[in-house]
Amino acid sequence: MQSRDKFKIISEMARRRGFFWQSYEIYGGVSGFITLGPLGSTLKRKIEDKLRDFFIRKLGLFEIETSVIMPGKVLEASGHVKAFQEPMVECNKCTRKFRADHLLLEFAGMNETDTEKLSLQNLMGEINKRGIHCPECGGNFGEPKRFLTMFETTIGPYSEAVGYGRPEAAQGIFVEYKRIYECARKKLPLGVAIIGHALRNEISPRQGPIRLREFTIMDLEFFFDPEKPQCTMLKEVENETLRLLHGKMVLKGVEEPIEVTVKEALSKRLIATEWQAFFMVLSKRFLTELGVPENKQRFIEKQDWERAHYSVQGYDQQVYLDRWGWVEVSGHNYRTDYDLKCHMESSGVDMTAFKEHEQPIEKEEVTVKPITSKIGPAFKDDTSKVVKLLSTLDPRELEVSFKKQGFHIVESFKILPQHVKIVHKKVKEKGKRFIPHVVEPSFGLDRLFYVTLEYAYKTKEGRTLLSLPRDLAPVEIGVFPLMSKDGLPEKARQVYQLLINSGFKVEYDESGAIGRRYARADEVGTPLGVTVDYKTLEDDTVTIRDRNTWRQVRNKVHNLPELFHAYFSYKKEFKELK
RNA sequence: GCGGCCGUCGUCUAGUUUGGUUAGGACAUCAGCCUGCCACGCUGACGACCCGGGUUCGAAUCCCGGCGGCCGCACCA
Repeated sequence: MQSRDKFKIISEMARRRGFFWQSYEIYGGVSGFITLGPLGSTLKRKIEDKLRDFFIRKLGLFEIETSVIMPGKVLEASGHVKAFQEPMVECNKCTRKFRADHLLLEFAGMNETDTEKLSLQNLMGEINKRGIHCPECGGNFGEPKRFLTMFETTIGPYSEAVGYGRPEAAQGIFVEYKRIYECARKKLPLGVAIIGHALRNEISPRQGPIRLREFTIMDLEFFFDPEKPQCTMLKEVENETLRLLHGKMVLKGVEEPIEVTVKEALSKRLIATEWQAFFMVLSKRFLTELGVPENKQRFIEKQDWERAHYSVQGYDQQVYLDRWGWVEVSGHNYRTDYDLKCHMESSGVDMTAFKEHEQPIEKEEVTVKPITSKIGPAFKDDTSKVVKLLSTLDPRELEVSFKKQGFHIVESFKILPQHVKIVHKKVKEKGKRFIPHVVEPSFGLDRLFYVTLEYAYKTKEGRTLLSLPRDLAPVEIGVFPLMSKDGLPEKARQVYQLLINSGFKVEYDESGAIGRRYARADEVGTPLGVTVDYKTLEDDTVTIRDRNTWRQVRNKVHNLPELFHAYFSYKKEFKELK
C-alpha cells in the first residue's frame, strides 16, 4: 500500500477546500459518518440532480420521498430483520469472532436451509454436538449472539413499537406502491425512485465516503408485467456494449470482462431481463458523464450466495479506484415479485395489477347452490356443516359423481342431486390479475461523489486541477481583476454582479497575484475564469480562461451571460466563446 | 470487535528514544507593500501537541482508559 495514494491526497484536499471530512471532529470523530462541506454539498446535489435528470425526468418516471424510520413490521415483512442480523460466536480462548451459521456450513456440512431455521440456542447445540472448535486456535465457543446491523429504535418515547432506520430506500416504494400505481393511472411499466438517506450500522466502516453508516442512495424500482418483459426502449441501447464479468467467469477467476452488445448479452441470457440491461447501459453512460472512462467500469455478476435475499439475478456496476481497486457504485437486481408479495401477505392488501386479455376468454363457470329447504329436513343438525362443505366442493366433481352413481359422498354425508342446484353459466373473463415484477438499479450517491472527485483529480505543472464535468462544478465562474488597483476591482465587481444576476454560481477573488487565484480556482474545479484587465476599461472586453487548457479567449462583457449558458449546457465549447 | 502500528497549527511535518527554554519549519490563509495573466518577492499576523485520568517539582514525550486513523482477521445482505 502506497503511503500517499489518491484517496489520501483527495481526502486532504477535500478537508482543506471544503468538499468532505469526517463528522463530529471536535468530539474526536465518529467513523461511518461524513460531513459535506460548502463545495461538497453542492457537488453532491448536482450529481443527484443529474441522476434525477438521467433516470427519472428523461424516462418519465416518478420520484417520491418517504421516511427514514420504518415500523418493524415493514422490515420484518420484507425479510430485512432476518437478513440483517447474523449469529456470531466468540472463541473463549482467542476471542476471534465467527458467523455461527458459517461454521456449521463449513465444518458440519449443513446447508443453508438447515442453518436458517436454527435459533440461537439450537445453533449453540449444533456446534457443541458436532464438536466444532475455533478454526484458528481450537478453543471452545461462548454463547452465540445476534448482531443486528440495522439501527433500531422505538417509535414514540414510551412506546414498545420497534422501528428501524431503513437499510435501503426501496421499501418505501413497495409499501406505497398501491397509491403510486393509482397515481400512474394503473399503467405498467411503472418506474418509481427515491433519493434519500439510508442507514446501516456497519461493524467497521473505514473507507471514508465509500462505506458509511448513513448514506444517500437512489433506489429505482421498475415494475413491469412479467409476461410482457420487453423493454420499449431497447432499440436505443441494443448495439451498445457492456463490459461484463458474468457469474461463470467470476467462478473461473477470470479478471478481464468480456465486451458484449446488449443484444448478445440478452440472447445469451447473460442478463435475465431486458429492462435490467437497459438500466445497465444507462448507468454506464451516467458514470461516463461523471468522468469515468469506460475501461475503468465493469459489471460483475453476483453469485447465488452473494446476492441479497430478494434478488434472483444481480450485477454490480464497479468503478476502478486507486486505493481499493474495483468498487461497487450501483447494483442491478432482479427482485421479481418478491417485495410486493411479502407486503401483500403481511398486510393483507391486494397489490396486484389487472390486465385485460386481448380477446375476452369465454369460460363456463359451474357453481353449486345448496337447496336448504331440502337439505334441512335431510341432515337436521348437520345442515350448516353440509352447506359449508358444499361450498368447498369442486362442482364438476360433484356433477361427475351424480352422473356415475347418483350421489356424492362428502365426509360421511350422502349428497343427492335434489339437495343442490348445479348452475352452468357462460362468463367472459376479461383479464387477469398478477403481481408486477421489479428490476432495480440502485446507486450509492456518496460513492458517485467520491468517484467523481477521484476521476477529476489531475495535476498540471505541479498544481492540482479538478477537471470536474462543467455541469457538476460547484463554482462555475471565477471573476478576477488583473490588479487590485486602478479601478479594476470595481469593474470586476460589476461583472461579478452581472453573472450572479444571470443565475451562475460565481466567486470573486482579488487576493494575491493573478496566477495564485487561477490556481485556487483550478483546485476546486471552477471551469471558467473571467479576468478584468486594463483593456476592459477601454472596450468592455474580458478574457475568459479555460480551466483544463489554461487557454484564454476574449469577448464583450454583455455577451457573457448568453455564452456561458450555452457553455454550461454543453451547447458551446470553450473555443466558441470568442 | 480483536491484534499490530499510529494521532503535533487548515495541510504536510520536526521534536517523543533519554520528561525540562517561548513546541520549530514548509505550504496554505489574512493584512500591507510589490505585481500588466498562471501558486513571484518582501514584511507582518493568525494558527497545533486527539480527549480524559494517572505518575512527576515538571508530560507532546512515560502509564491507563476513551475516541479516531492505517494494516491484518471478521463483516459489507
